Amino acid sequence: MLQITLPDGSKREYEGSITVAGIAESIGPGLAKAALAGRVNGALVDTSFEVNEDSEVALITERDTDGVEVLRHSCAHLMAQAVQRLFPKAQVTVGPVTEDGFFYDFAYESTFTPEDLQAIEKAMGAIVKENLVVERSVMNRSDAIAMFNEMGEDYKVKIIESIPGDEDLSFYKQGDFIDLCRGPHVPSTGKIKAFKLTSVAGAYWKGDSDNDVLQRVYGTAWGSKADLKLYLQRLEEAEKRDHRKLGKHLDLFHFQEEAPGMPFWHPKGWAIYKAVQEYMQKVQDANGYKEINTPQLVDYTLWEKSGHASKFADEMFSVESDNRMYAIKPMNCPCHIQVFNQGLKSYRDLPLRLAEFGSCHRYEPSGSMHGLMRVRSFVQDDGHIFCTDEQIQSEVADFMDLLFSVYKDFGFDEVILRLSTRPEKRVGADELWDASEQALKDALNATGKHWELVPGEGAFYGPKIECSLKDCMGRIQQCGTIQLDFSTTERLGASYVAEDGSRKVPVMLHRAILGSFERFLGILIEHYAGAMPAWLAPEQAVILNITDKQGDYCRKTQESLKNKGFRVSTDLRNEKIGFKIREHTLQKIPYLLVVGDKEVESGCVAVRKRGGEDLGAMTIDDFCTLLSQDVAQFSRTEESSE
RNA sequence: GCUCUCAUAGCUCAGGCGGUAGAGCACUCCCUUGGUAAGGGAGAGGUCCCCGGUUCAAUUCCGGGUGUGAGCACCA
Repeated sequence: MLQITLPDGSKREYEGSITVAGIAESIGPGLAKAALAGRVNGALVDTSFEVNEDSEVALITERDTDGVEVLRHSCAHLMAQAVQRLFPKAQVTVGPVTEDGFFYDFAYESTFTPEDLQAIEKAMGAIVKENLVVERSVMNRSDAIAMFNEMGEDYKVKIIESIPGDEDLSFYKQGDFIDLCRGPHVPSTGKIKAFKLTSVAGAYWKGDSDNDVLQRVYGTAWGSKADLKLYLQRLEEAEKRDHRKLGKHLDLFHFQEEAPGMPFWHPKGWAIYKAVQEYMQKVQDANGYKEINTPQLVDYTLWEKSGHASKFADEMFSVESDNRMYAIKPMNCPCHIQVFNQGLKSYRDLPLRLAEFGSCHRYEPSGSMHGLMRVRSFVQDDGHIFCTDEQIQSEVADFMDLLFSVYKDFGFDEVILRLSTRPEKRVGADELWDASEQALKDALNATGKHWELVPGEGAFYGPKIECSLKDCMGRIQQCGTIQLDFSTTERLGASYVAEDGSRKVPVMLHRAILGSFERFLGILIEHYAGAMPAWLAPEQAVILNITDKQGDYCRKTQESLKNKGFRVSTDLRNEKIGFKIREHTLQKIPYLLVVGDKEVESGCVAVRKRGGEDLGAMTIDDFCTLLSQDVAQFSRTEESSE
């Protein structure tokens, strides 16, 4: 007798062994049809898996996250089969699941065109209709290598050769297609109902740029057609929110060939930029930071001393003048140490928190640039905290608190924290790394929030915490960081007089909350779809006249609102009110103030909110109060305002 | 940097298998002074990304560059 425990705790008994599919069958025909895979004692298996001891079994369907992943993985196989039917010379390599779908890399003599993609998709549909059974089998290494050699699948042979040990390998076969795979897979191709191929691009074999370029075909697959449709709608929504598109439409910034990767900020974009910067200045001032400013062009020898030249020479812009080599600064820290080094510092001066909105340039690889998100010229909300070893933990903790509060003000409630530890190429003794990694761990634990460990991803001079936020599309955006640096201060000769009169080297914490303003603005634009909250909106209100008669009143109203510090413009063009409302609504202005004879007589403005809501007529003072309140609450949502 | 794609009016985009191009919106002027998402008319606007080659002739074909986009690689 075999006892199976289902997830709801109920138990079932079977004679001898039984497959997962068999268990599903015994529960009901609906489940038997829906079962894509099973989970036996925690391990994901095929429905053909035979259970021969007492076990906990769960049936996986398209409604489980795991089920969708199995579906996507099987869809990758489905695509590979379709490709080999259409292009017999194409060699298969690897085809994993991604966040929203899957891809498969092919080695092929030419590239796939969009028409090819359509043909592949069609062939996939045909294979789904054939409803081929997906069979698992096991083979030993040498047989497997012989088989793939015979098939001319060189990459598969390489993959098998790279798998250590002598263990048997599992294979999945559907019709004329067989692939090396850990599985599990759906029981038959007919289970895959909702998929779409999305794009094709080159990708390196094994992700190494020294290797061959393969053809990577991306696709997405879902448990149901409805889910697929939702996903495609999400893609469309993301496209609408693209900050490059909105930047043009809302006249915020532009790029041009003469300055690749370096934005030209227009008045409206710069107004947002300034609003963000002024906010950060206030916040940092209130939290013990001293703002400074340092040169953009610094003699190359400083970068040699700091250690940056040896590691990042290719990514630095340099200038020769007067027989001297200068680098355009790629970061502010060496300059901040120069400020620290002026005058003798005592332990009483620590922690010293220096902040700078310094313009930096980095020669980013051409292919990596992406609108405002990855640029060659940028400004960070950069800061360096010089402190003693004992102060590290509280400084990091204070920083984390500040970061959470800033993110909330911008409307981001969810923060993802990751600790990156020592990389292979690094400076500094292992004991220093031990201590500093521990200090960051302690600070992270003190936040009470969940965090992840990312081994080997730290900077060459120290470990770091990376802070990402989730935007309204659920995308994760890395912004803030705090990095421990126990080397650069020493290299650049920083020291302070300790309590006992000895000279000690301060620790430096590199930190930024927003990251670069450019990137952060890109994130904000997409998060708000260009409809900036009042405190950030480049134009907070536009005053619209009905006829020429109200022109003077409108100008006076604008003047008095500007005097109160609001960003207000007028639209006195000889156009109908409906036309003006439409235009400024499309420009996503938070408040439209309509002025006709009635408003002039009563000293009012008729207020219309961006969403179309009519707040009716109110006095200028009342509108000032309304706008002030709106501005004062930043972007905090109900639950995040304290 | 690598693979592929693309580059035409201020914007969004058509077009031409070689004979210097078109729409909508925006812009300018005129009419209209109209109360909450497009009033009407007229006009102006282009080195078809840059440099070479082929050709009687290149915006179109070919080569090279630059930039954009999707990925990959990179990201102090």
